[in-house]
Amino acid sequence: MLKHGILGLISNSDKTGYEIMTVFRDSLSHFWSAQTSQIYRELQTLQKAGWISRKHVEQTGRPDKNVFSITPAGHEELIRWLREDNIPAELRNPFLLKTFFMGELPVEENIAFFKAFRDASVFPDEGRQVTASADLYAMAVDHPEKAVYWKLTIAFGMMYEKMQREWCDYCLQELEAFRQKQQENTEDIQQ
Amino acid sequence: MLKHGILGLISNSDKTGYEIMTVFRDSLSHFWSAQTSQIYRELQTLQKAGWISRKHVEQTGRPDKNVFSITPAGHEELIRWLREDNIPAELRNPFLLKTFFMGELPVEENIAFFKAFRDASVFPDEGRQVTASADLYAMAVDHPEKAVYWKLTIAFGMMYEKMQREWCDYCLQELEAFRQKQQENTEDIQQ
DNA sequence: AAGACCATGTAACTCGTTACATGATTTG
DNA sequence: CAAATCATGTAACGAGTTACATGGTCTT
Repeated sequence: MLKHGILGLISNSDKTGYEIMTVFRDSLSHFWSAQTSQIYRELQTLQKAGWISRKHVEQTGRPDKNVFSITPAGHEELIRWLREDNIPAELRNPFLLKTFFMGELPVEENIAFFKAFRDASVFPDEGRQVTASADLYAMAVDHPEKAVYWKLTIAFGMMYEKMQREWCDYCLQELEAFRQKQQENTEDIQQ
Repeated sequence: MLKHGILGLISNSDKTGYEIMTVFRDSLSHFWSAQTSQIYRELQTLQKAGWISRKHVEQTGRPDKNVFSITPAGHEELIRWLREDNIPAELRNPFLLKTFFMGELPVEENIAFFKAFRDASVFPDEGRQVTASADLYAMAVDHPEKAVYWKLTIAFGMMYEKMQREWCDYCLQELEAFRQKQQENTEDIQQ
C-alpha cells in the first residue's frame, strides 16, 4: 500500500523523501501515516524495481537532496494498482478493541473515557476543517483535475468525525442507562 | 494491541489458540483481524511474560489442545492497558488512499468503482446484522454485564456502514457533476 | 539563545501476512 | 466421498515503529 502511495505522490510531481514525509503528515494523515524511516526504505525498493529514478541535487546553504521522478514503468504500475479490485475495508480500530473489553472497569470510568474521546476530534470545528484542507487546495492549483478526488477524501474525514461523535453520544446514553439500572439493583438489595 | 486483545478474550474464559482464532474471525473481524500464525506466536510471548498459563489437555478422537488461562499478573496488565490514555484513532484506509490518486483514471471508471464499493457492504441488510451479532449474544449468556460493551461495538459497525454508503452517494454525485462539466468543455471546443 | 525547518538516513525490533505442513473426525 | 471442523504450529518475508545520528539555516 505505502509503496503505491509514494508512487502516486511522485507521479503528481517530483519529490524528495522529506517532501513525501510532509505530505503524509499534513494531508494524508487522517487515512494513512508513514514514518520517515519507512519512506526512505521504500524509496530504495521502488528505485530497485525501476518504478522511480533518483537525481542528486547539490545545494548551498542547506543539505543536498535526492529528487525522485516516476518512470514509465512506475506509472504503469500505479495504474495497475488503481484498477486492481481489492475492496478490503481492513478496519483496525484500537478504540473499538478497548470498548470490547471495557466490562473489566467500572461504568463511571468508561463514561469518562467516552466523554474524553468524543471531545478529542480531529476536525472539531468548521474553522479547523478549512485549514486542514488548505494544503490540498494549494496543491490543486497545479492539478485542478485531481482536486475533485482530494476533496472526496476530506469529505470522508468530516463525515467520519461526525459519525464518531454520534456514536459516542449513543454510547454515553446506553452507559448512563446501564449505570442507573445497576444503582437500582444495589438499592433493592439494601432494602 | 493484539497481545491485549488476546489477553482480554482469555480473561472472559479460558481458551485454546483455535478458539481465539474463531472469535477474531466471527465477532471482532469488523474492527480487528488476526491470523492463526500470529495468534500462536503471541500466545508464546504472553506466556513468557507470565500473563497467561498453559495447560495441555489430552483428547481422544480429536487432537490434543493447549488451554490458556489468565494469571493475576495478566489481569493487572489488562486493566493497565484499558486505563492507558491512548486515543490514537490510527485510521488506515486503503480505499481512501486509492481515491486520492484516482485522478489518473477516467471519471467513468471511477464512477463504476464507487458503485461497486457502495454495494459491497459488510452489513447490507437488517437480516445480516442480526446473524453477525448472534455470536456475541450467545457469549453474553455467560457475561451479561459485558454484553453492553459488545453491543456498542456492533452499533459502531452499523453506523460506519451507513456513513460509508452516504459518502459513496456523495462521491457519485460529485463525479457525475464533474463528468458533465468535462463533456460540456469538449463540446465547446468542437464547436 | 532556543527551537523549528531542511534533509538525510541506519539499526533493531515488533507486528502482520502468506505459504506450508499434518491428520483424524464429523457433517452434508 | 468431499468438504468442513478441530487443533497445532514453523518459516520466510513484508510492513510499521522507535530510537538514534548529523548539522547548517532561518525564525522568534
